[in-house]
Amino acid sequence: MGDKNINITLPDGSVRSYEAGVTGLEVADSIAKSLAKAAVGVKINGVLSDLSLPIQADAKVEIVRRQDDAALEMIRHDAAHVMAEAVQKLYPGTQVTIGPSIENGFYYDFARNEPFSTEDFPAIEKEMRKIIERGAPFTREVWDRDEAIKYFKNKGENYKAELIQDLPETEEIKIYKQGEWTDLCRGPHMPTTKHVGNAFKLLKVAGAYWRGDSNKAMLTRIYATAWRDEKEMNDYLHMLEEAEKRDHRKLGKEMDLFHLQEEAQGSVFWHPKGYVIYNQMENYIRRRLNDSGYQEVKTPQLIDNKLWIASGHWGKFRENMFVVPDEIPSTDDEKNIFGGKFEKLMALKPMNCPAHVQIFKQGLKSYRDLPLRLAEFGCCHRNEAHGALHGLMRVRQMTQDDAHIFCREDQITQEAQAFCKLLYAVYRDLGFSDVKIRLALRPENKAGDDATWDRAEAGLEDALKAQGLAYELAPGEGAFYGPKLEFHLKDAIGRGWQCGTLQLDFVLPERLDATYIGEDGGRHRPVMLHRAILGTLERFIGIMIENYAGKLPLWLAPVQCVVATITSEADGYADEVAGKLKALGLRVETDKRNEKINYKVREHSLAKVPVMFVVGAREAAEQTVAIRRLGSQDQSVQPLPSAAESLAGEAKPPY
RNA sequence: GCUGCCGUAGCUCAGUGGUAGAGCACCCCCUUGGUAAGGGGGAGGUCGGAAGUUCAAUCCUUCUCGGCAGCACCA
Repeated sequence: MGDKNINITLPDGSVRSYEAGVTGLEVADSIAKSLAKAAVGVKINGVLSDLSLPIQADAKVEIVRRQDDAALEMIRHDAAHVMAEAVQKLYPGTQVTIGPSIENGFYYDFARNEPFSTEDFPAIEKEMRKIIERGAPFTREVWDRDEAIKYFKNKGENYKAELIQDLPETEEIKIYKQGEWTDLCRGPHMPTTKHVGNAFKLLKVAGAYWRGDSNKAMLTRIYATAWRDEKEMNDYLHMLEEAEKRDHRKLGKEMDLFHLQEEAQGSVFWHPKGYVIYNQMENYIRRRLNDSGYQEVKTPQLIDNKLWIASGHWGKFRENMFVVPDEIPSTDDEKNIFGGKFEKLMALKPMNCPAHVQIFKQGLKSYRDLPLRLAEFGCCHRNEAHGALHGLMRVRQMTQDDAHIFCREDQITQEAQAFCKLLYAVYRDLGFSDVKIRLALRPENKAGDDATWDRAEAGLEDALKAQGLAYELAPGEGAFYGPKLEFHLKDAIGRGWQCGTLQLDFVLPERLDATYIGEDGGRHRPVMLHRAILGTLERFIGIMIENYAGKLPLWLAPVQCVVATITSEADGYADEVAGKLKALGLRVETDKRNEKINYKVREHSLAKVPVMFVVGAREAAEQTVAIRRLGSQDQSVQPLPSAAESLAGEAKPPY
């Protein structure tokens, strides 16, 4: 190298000429010494790389300084290496495996007979600080594959050796060293360990399968967070605390909304207050669906496995189903409860679709009947793994805001479009404006021919384009029966949740033999669209609780107003006020306890009651109420009739 | 399901190889107080369950059930 010149385009658009083989550091140095000093990496044509990597061809080059966003990934990845070195120093015999940077931090998976505990963290962090302080440079080498395998095997690093073995033949075996410590790594790294800085913290230990495969060994994973400076890290740690405060399981208990208990693992006991929210949500969606051309149905819980065999669920979904023999259980304690022949099996429905097809199939359907939109607040049971259960977010008995649209292929785009519109309107009403869409395309293992898939994918994509909705493609992630749209919403503290979905299905109508009579008088196959907006009521309510930190909008609040007395003289008037509010359809409670108003205010504030009407002798005499809103110290005194009317107006659901 | 941690009063938690404690909540009494905890008293637990070690187990051991975190799976 050396005799050829290349053009480097900088972020400001300027183009400079360098000898081929120039490094990012040299480019930085040629721009400004200070830039070279601040540089930790370089983006070459958008790809983050080592500063020392020779650039051989024309490229767009962007120097990454430690304070740049792009440096976070390097800080975290380097910190992972530093942690691995520290762990191997402190706990000899521990094998290193992989340790990537992730959102907000990094982790490293170790193989060690004895697991780590959080009590090991201070020692590991201390050792990490030493390694960082030492500031050994990260150096990059390319090794011969067999030599590398031999090297790691000799060191007893069998997982690393396996990784190298499985790297594609075309891939270089890159080794990074930081002082004495050596690791197989794809890179890139910053110049020295010193650049990691001090803003890192080990957070938790957890098990993780080698290569994410539940049949393989369980490793110990250490999670940590790392940032450019302490302030950034503290902001993140505060966010974690905030998330913990908003935990719907905690709030659900505090607000007396629901509970779970071991006799019904994964199924919710809704308390009166929680069920108010549930019913409000369900009724809201019901009104939305009614006005959008859906017809509500209700289908059986227990269905013969014949239908599940026909639908394909028996084959593909059985391990997630609750199966029951259709047999009278024996009451004789000496005998088995069931005879053991299981000639006839039933299953609790895990999905509503096959049942909806049964309704579609009753009587002859004409093309004039399409699109036929059947909605159901379908109560489904899924036999979820115990370890997967999580409050309201992951349950075994769930109620979907489910519907199936039976239509012709040429109606897909318009139906998809109408659905997106409805979904956005609902999310907006419920307080979510940040929604991301993924279009999941055909997987390798799929039913139906390519021409059909072409039309199906185009149908969904056209619907998105027609509405100017941004989306991301997810190749290979579609269901075997058709492509789908996934809607991910972002909550108040930035976490994403997949809720809505729209799935095209060409397979089920075929398997269950659904047909309609077309204009030509012949039988045709309808296309089926599976769709949900909330996903499940349980989970969505969990998301709502966390999004609003329990302070639900007035129309959803279990108790919308508490009428609290200052002295017992106002008891009669408090009842009068509550009666008036109730008559206007509000959910009201009175608090006439022998307690001071401070105490009552505090208690109802903690219970997240949105509005309090405080009444004493004065209000009783003047027929007014002193209004106090959750989260505000202000009070305003208003005549009862106008206060009640305006609160009732405010409490109307958004639709 | 897998790995790790945890399981004491309704809730949040302390504690010890010699059969348990706080705060809040609950009940009673005093207090009628103007916007985030007025005072006093009382009741409440076979320390998740089973087995073992021990003179003695809530504490140590094993098993089991459940919870939590992560993994795998997923709405």
